Amino acid sequence: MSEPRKLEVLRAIVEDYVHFREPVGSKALVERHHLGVSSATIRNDMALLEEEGLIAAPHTSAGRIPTDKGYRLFVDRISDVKPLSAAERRAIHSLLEGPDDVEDILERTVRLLSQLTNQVAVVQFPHLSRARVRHIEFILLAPRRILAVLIADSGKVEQGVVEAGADVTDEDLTALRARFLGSIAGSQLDLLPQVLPSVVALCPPSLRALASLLGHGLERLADRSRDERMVMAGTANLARSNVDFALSIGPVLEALEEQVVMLRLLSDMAEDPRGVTVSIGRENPYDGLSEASVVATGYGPGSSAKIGVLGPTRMDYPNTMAAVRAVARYLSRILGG
Amino acid sequence: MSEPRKLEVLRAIVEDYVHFREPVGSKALVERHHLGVSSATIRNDMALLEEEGLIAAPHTSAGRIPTDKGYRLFVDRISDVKPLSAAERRAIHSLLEGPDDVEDILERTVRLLSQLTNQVAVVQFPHLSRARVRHIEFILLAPRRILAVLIADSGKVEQGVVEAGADVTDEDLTALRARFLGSIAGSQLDLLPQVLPSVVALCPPSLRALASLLGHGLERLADRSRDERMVMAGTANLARSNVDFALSIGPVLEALEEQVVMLRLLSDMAEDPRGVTVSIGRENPYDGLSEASVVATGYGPGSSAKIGVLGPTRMDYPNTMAAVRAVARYLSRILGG
DNA sequence: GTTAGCACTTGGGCATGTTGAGTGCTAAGG
DNA sequence: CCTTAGCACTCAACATGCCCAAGTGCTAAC
Repeated sequence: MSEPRKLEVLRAIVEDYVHFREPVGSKALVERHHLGVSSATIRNDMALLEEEGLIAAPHTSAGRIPTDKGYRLFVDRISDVKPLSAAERRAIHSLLEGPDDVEDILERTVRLLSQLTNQVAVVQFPHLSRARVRHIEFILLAPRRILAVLIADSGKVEQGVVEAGADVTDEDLTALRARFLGSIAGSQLDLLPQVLPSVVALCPPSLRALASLLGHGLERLADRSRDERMVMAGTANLARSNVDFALSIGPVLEALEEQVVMLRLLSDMAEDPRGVTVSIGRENPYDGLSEASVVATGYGPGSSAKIGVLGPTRMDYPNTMAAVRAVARYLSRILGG
Repeated sequence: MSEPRKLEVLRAIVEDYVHFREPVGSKALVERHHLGVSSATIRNDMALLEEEGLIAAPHTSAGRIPTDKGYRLFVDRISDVKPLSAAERRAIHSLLEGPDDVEDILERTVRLLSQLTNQVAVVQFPHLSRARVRHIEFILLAPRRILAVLIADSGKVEQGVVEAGADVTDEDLTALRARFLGSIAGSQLDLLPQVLPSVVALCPPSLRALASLLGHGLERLADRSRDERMVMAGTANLARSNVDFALSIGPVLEALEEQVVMLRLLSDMAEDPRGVTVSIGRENPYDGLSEASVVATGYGPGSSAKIGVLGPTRMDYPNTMAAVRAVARYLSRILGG
């Protein structure tokens, strides 16, 4: 009994199952891979693999399919991250041409990633903690409604409405804008909560209440841009996937719509030294994703924001991982990570 | 043979089919509705309805289901738009509390609408043609990259990057900002293309090239906000729907992802005097939606932007129409339509 | 114009039989 | 100790045949 061969068998099972989408048996295995032994031997190996919980048989006389644990071993120890094809490289380079603001870039990126992988792609907006304030703007929409706009040097724009307790004049706003801007222009966004109170304190009493409201408004904007938003593409790929997976699409779509869930999931995925992190089936904290896997990695400054792909547990991990990694790297380059 | 009863039968068929999701037969019909005649009579009526192409039988010995044409007649001539329940009214009022910027409001609105109808809800961003320029901002991201921000008095913020041909200084931008702002503040967005060239022409020659680039950038922003964006919610409801519809989910998801398709579809739906427009099954211009219906209506100033719901042909039209209409009205009120 | 009655069609459910893929085990061979 | 051939066994998938219930269309009577 050779340990290496056992792993080889597991690899073959995973690969064939991903490819043919049906349980794979010992005979088919020896035919399709040159393992140098007979099917009987494979059967013995398979029995052991099953004992260890790496593969399972849906019913007595069917082939085996990998378990979550099997995929995990496959991903961790067996698979190599395949290099991308030339065509794929070209797609990445060309589709990300034509720079525009962050939003545009991210949108094109997920679209690209979902096409490369034939799966759902998700990207988290970059954390702005390290970004600095470039500009703020207060705009009077109605006597008591103020639109606050915060522009970061990364090119990201956040906006939100602040309700004032009393009528406000344009002059007040202009004055406050100057005060705020003077003090916080160039500050890191995540330091705002420490800087803003002193600005408010220095305001003339008549403006202080308003200044405080606006200050909180700005904090909220800075905070919102931390990790609250995401973009996705390729939902239609879920339906194409496979029938049995298609039946369980509901929960997955729900998870995707609950951006909070996805954002938590992405954030919680520890950074893997090898570059991409994989979360398989029931490893996912969210129940609706128990038959799905997520392949993700960080990008941008400090790899703080995440980009990833979501698909059925039975996915082509090597290729998916390669695509995610390549796209993330390229994205980092564009955004000046 | 009474014409009114025939319509009554059609109504009953539509209602029962929507309710029980299976073909409805003559016997079940007389049991569930007090039509005052026997099943044999109903059968005669049904034969006629079938002749007219309003209903069809999936196979010889099954009940009948409405055709697209049947639904159409139902929607046009038979159904009343049901008033919303008190609970639904309350939901609308409460969920749209807490005003914020347009984006926030629309997001909460689609979410609400999708929950009310258990379907996919879609909303088109308001046209900004009538909106006016409140503010513009040019921000230097890199020596040759400028972020242009256009803020409309509706509270909408559009941003985009302009690439300059040569290095640009902050002073140039400040000067140009003042020039542009002086000339176009308060102008209607759709008049920008007429106003901007004269501003450019009045610039000193050294700035003219840059001014022209920025001018086009602003036009692009104004144009983009015309109708290019939409928000949706409730995709997960597609999966819940029904098995046979679930199988054809793929094309529908594709349509939803191709925002262009959806936007065209919404824009093309003529305004109906009764308040809501319905597009049923194959009436839809897009093939992937041949088993889906769209219920939509305009909202906001001039009812120019659209909000609607998308679901299987077999949907509860009266309730859906009521929900769409109510939400649209409320939305118009909030946005000051 | 309506209705009761009836013959007819047909998909769905069920019991039964058959097939083939795939397994586990055992005994023999390196 | 590992490998392998051989074989008995299991079981989903498919096919076949049968019956039933639902539903229809038609006809003749009211």
